[in-house]
Amino acid sequence: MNPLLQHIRKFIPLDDREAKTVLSYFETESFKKKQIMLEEGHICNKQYFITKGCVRFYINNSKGVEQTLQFGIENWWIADYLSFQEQIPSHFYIQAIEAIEALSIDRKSFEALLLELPKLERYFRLIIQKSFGASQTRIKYLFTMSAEERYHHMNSRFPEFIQRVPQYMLASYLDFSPEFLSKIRAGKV
Amino acid sequence: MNPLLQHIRKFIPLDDREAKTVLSYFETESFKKKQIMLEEGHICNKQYFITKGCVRFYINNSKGVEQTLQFGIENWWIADYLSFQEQIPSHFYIQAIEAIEALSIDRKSFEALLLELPKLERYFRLIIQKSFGASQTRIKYLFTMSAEERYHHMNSRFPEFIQRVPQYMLASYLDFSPEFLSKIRAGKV
DNA sequence: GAAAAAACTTGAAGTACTTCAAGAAAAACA
DNA sequence: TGTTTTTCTTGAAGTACTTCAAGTTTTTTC
Repeated sequence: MNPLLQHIRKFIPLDDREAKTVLSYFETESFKKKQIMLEEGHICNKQYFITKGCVRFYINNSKGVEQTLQFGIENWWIADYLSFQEQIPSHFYIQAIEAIEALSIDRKSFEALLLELPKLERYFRLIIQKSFGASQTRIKYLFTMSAEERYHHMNSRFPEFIQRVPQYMLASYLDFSPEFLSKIRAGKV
Repeated sequence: MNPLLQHIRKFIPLDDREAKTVLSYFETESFKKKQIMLEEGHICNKQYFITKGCVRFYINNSKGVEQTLQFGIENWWIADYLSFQEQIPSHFYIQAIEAIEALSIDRKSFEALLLELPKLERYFRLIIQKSFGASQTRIKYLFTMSAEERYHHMNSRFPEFIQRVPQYMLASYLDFSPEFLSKIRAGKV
């Protein structure tokens, strides 16, 4: 079954006719490795549901260094919701770390879909609620753990990321320098 | 008009009968200054819409120091949504910084309300979407600004908080020590 | 399969903060 | 109003990281 439908059905029931309706609003898109999916200063026109590959959500700091705020893999939604919702320029970049396949929906289609199938409001509420919870937990970890603790914690809770993502991106996600990560790994801290 | 209804109507239309229905699900609660509204390890049973006063959402770190993750004032929702939704123990505290008046709704009533008035799913989706956006922006600032920059930024964007909140809570919200904030203010950095 | 590009490692020097301790000021309380 | 509690300030010493620069390894590309 389609992974998006599968995902939705974890949160709300959906009969076959509704399922068909849902899919009719989405398009399939591919992105090459390293391709930029959203650029700072642009409006986030689409929400993506990733069916294959790994992306990162990042910023370009004042020194021109890229810092990762979030990763996304299969069965995750990724978008700058604020920019998408309010149609205002985004502060963020989204980039394909691996070759990506995704289902995409633009603002107009999204509103039309919600109008036709209002029960999806609940699905999206629950999704975003989870993301918000994750974001708060992340801030908690940034506040309470040392750099080394954050690395080990990530390592034990999300080993799949450690494999899939370059170390320098991981370092920026954990909010320390790539050199320091290298030293942690070598046990030289 | 009731501040909650006013708030909801910024996002979705609501006729008088619906408005009455909404209010019938809520209770009015008061909390004294310093009273704990949610304790770590407990399930967050209620969502609060604050009509008067100021609260903080915080954790107790491994050294027993309290670190503020969020503030809330009039017309803000406050809850550990994850704990509320999944009925799992919270990692967070919520405490009244000033005397609080709030509208509260428990899990059961919340689900019943959404069942009776499904259009509210949209309202809550939009609310949480905004909170999530704010949380991401917050992480961005933590990553890109120095301690001093974060203070000045907060000072210029949210001067009302600087007035209402003890400095040591502000310092922990900005992720540095109260002593350091004192030095920033004195220009001794 | 060679060349180019990207990612990782290492050590030395520097710095933006933290921690501690003690006193002063402000706010709350009885 | 005086007393207690809470909050804020100050300086000195310490530290968890960063930055830089150069070399090495791994991955990608044609």
